[in-house]
Amino acid sequence: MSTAQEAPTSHYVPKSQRVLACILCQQRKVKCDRKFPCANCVKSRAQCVPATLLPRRPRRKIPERDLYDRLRKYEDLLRQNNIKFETDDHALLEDDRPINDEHVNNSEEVDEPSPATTVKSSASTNAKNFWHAMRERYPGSDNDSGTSHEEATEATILGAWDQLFSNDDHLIFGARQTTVDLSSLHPEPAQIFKYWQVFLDNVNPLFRVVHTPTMQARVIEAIGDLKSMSPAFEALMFSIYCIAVVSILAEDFTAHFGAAKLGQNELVAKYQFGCQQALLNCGFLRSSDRDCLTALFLYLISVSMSTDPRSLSSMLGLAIRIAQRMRIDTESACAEHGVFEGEMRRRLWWALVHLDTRVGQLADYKPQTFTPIWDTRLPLNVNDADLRPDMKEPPAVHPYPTEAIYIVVRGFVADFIMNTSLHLDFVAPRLKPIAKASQQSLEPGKGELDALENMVEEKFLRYCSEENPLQFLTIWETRGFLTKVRLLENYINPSSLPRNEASLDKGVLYASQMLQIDTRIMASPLTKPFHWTSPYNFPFPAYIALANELRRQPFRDDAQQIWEVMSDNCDIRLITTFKSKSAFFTLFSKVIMLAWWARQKSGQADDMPEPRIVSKMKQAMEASGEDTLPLIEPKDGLGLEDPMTGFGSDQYAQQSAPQYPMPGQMTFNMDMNFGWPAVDWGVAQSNAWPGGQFL
DNA sequence: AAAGTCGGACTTTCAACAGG
DNA sequence: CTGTTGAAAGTCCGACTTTC
Repeated sequence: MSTAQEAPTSHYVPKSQRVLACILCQQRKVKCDRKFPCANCVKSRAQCVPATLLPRRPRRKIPERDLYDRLRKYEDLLRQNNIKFETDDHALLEDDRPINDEHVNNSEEVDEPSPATTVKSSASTNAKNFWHAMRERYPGSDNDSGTSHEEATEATILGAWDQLFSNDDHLIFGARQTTVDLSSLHPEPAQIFKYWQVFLDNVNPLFRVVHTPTMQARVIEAIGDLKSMSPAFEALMFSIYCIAVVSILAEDFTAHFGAAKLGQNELVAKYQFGCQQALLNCGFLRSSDRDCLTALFLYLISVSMSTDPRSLSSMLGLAIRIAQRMRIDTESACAEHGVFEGEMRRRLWWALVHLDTRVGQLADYKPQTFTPIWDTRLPLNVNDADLRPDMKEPPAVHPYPTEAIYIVVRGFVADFIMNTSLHLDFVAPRLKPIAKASQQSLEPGKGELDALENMVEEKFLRYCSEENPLQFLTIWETRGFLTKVRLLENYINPSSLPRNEASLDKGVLYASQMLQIDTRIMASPLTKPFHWTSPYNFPFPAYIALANELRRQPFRDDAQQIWEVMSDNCDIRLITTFKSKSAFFTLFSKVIMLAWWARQKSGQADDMPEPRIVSKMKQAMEASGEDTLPLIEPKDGLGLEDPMTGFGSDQYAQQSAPQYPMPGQMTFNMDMNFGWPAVDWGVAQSNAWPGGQFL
């Protein structure tokens, strides 16, 4: 055994710092020199993946009663065969089983968490179960114990469905292609480790729907025999390949995978096809397997960047419905599955809610998932190493940031927003009575946001380190999100009426802050692993707010600063967000060009150099053959007065800005003729509160 | 012949327990 | 608290198979 060295991986730091043989050496059962990369991996040009220590299972205890039963059985066998033996009759002949010995007979089941000890179901919040109700209505209808009878009845019915509807999986992904040998679609073992590592680096920190230590063990086991993994696990593996490839930035792809036979897009398509087939294999529409739903979730994220948000939202509805059938939206149902499984279910539910909400915003749909009609509690602030499949007691929650800090803070913020009257006024006013009472006493809007901001800073962010990539992301994404909420609240909250210069200046302040925070996140090398999600977080509302203000007051004192802030952000965003000529880019560039055009056409002397963002827009538009002039030219001067201010009545604005029955009549003063279906300015278009826009 | 696979003996670790 | 126990986790030898 080698001496302890520093653990080489940052994902999962076990208590012990011992260094294990790398995964490939473990797999090959050969000596590993424990350098990373190790000699064997260097020799075979394989990706050297450090192994992580598996959480130790507690020793299996065979219940006393079971031991006695077995002993009796063997003694009987000895007697039957006339073999003499000595026995402590006193101990064995008496049936001295403890009165309260409720151990199950099957010793294999001893390690299973006992629902009775782990469930603290709240009667008031627990939805009734039909089978349970039947049992209560007609007691004594059988000799079986209550729960098992209900389960048996339920299982019988479900089994009957299985037989009645043998194959309905083609509903979504088409018919299962029986000619496809899925095992041939898996990557090479060394590549599988690579994808796994990429997944751990780029994806899992943001969702934590995969438990690293147990999954790693399963991955190693599966690689040994790709043909015999369970269908649900195979779907999960494929979804990990999908999302891993998607999460690698295009410019890094060659560095990761060399000159592969297939390009990145082809590779994604291959694994997405494999994932679809694997999902069909496990009957994902009717499955209640968490691996299966996790696979569907990761698959949907992997297609999200290349799918119309409306289609994606529909597919997510499917996933949400499956999750609801599995009752992972119900705390007591999660708790029934024990500490480990329950926690993983909570993480999955929250991940689904976040994605559904975000995609719903893009698709101009208000998902009901982002309302307090379910009660799955927040994920715990614990490391994966603290969670073990066999644990009976919940792990101690850390006061300091753990691997789960991102999902914990995101969940905390979402949970708060979901219960604010500001949010419920927009999405479901009738739910206000069931929202958390503690938040109802706060003043809608500002009071609520102040309280949230203070709590988040006090409870989480002040413990986070800017040196740690995930914690850095957590700090700034949370602050950025809260600034975004303030920006939008500033425009839509009726209480801030009448609009005046002060409120508009606040809008400019919030929008500038939002862009600066986004620039900070995007510019930091620490967040690079997570840049693949950046298109989702494009600070479009900030650009719109600033551009509108610059159109209204092209020569305001801080105009140059505002252009600078936008240019700084654009320097980074232009590369990371806009891949090519797209409808979104067209829209975005028009917004910016209109603002610049307003200044140019004013006739005032202007010594401010052309902002970088404008130069870049022009270059990009010229390169794609687009006209750099605004699409619609105002007839009489410029649309300087913004309808959301209530100042003046600009002909251009009145003609082009759509009328929405909004609090504060908030519309952004820009023409809406760019053909962009339902963009992230949800506020302007859909009367939606953007609380959930926090992927 | 070199490289890869894997049965299984062996070592290490550490939770659980016993005893002071 | 310390020492002991023993199950589980981890290691890797060496026989065997596959590949080039």
